[in-house]
Amino acid sequence: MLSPTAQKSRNTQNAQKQRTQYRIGELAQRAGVTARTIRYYEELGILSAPRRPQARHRRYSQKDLLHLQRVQQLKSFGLALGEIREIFALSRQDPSGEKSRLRLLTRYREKWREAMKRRELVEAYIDDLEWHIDQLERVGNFQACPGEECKSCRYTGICKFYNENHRNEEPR
Amino acid sequence: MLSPTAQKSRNTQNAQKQRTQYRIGELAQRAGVTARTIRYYEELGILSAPRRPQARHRRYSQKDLLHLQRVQQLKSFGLALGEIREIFALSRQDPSGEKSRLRLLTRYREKWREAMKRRELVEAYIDDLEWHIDQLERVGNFQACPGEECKSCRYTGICKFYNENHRNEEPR
DNA sequence: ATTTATTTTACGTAATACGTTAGGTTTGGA
DNA sequence: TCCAAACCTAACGTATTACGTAAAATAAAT
Repeated sequence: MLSPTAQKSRNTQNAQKQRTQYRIGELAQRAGVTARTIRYYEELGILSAPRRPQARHRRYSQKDLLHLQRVQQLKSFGLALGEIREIFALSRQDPSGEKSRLRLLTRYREKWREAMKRRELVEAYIDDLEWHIDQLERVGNFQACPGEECKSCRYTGICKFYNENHRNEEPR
Repeated sequence: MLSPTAQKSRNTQNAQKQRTQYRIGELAQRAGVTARTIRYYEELGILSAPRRPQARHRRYSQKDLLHLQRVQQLKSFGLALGEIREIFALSRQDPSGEKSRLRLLTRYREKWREAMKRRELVEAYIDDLEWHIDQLERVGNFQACPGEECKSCRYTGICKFYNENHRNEEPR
């Protein structure tokens, strides 16, 4: 959704130079970020700022928009901005793209391992939660938990201990 | 693993009063937390501080240790300290335990839903990552990504756009 | 007597990707 | 030429919770 001003500005420029040039606000709008974000990326060395000699304001091309979208794509895959910067730096350093490809592969594989770990953890967590929910639904008196029902508790550590020491004690 | 000091102290007290009393340091050690944590819980209203009239230092019973362990158990299930405090407050308010039981059930079910959501997200993420890893392993030239290989890309948005606009452009 | 433990108070920290001023300058259209 | 909107830099703020850490004094144990 373009503001009337931005729309007008773009049309005028298209007519003038037949070359799409964005100011930071419009670039931000098109990419779905804020101007602050773009300046921040520039500060980090992720995006360059092509300045026109006579202009003091940043001008961006279609290509810049694509690079920004590429950043967002990489971000959506869980890469931190520092890692993205690293990838781009390797691209500049090695124009064949091989270095950045390999680094990105490494990163993706790291993320994959981490994600697999997270999945395992969340699955174990879900199992535990389901067991405890089931217990809580069954138990008649929560103060008795741990209590008689907990003799079959899989968490023998604390429950068993509690049960042995606190049977028939007054609730605190 | 108890320090010799703590061990000796405990023995002495056992001999003296035949009743287990912990000072904050020993309680912390037994629960696997720091003294700071215990004072913090007291500050939040999660643990009470039974002060002896003549003593200026906190003394804890076996029961306090169990309560602390109960806190850790609830924490391990993803309850925030504020939620734990709420559960304990309900226990005090309603000695039958029913209120706290129901509240805890509610919390657990919330956590369950959130965890299910997280599992879905992480699984989708893993799928995407695997697809991209596969692509990156196949592609010969990373600069060409997006490129010819991407005609079958499931991410038609950015890749297609990039491909159409940047074929045969010089790398930046 | 000496050392170790504990006390209260209060600020610090993590960790990253921006948000939000403040005070001034540039741009583009009329 | 003039004005309003957009842009500029610099720099501090922020969200989040569960503590960490330091200081300076007091209490307890040996």
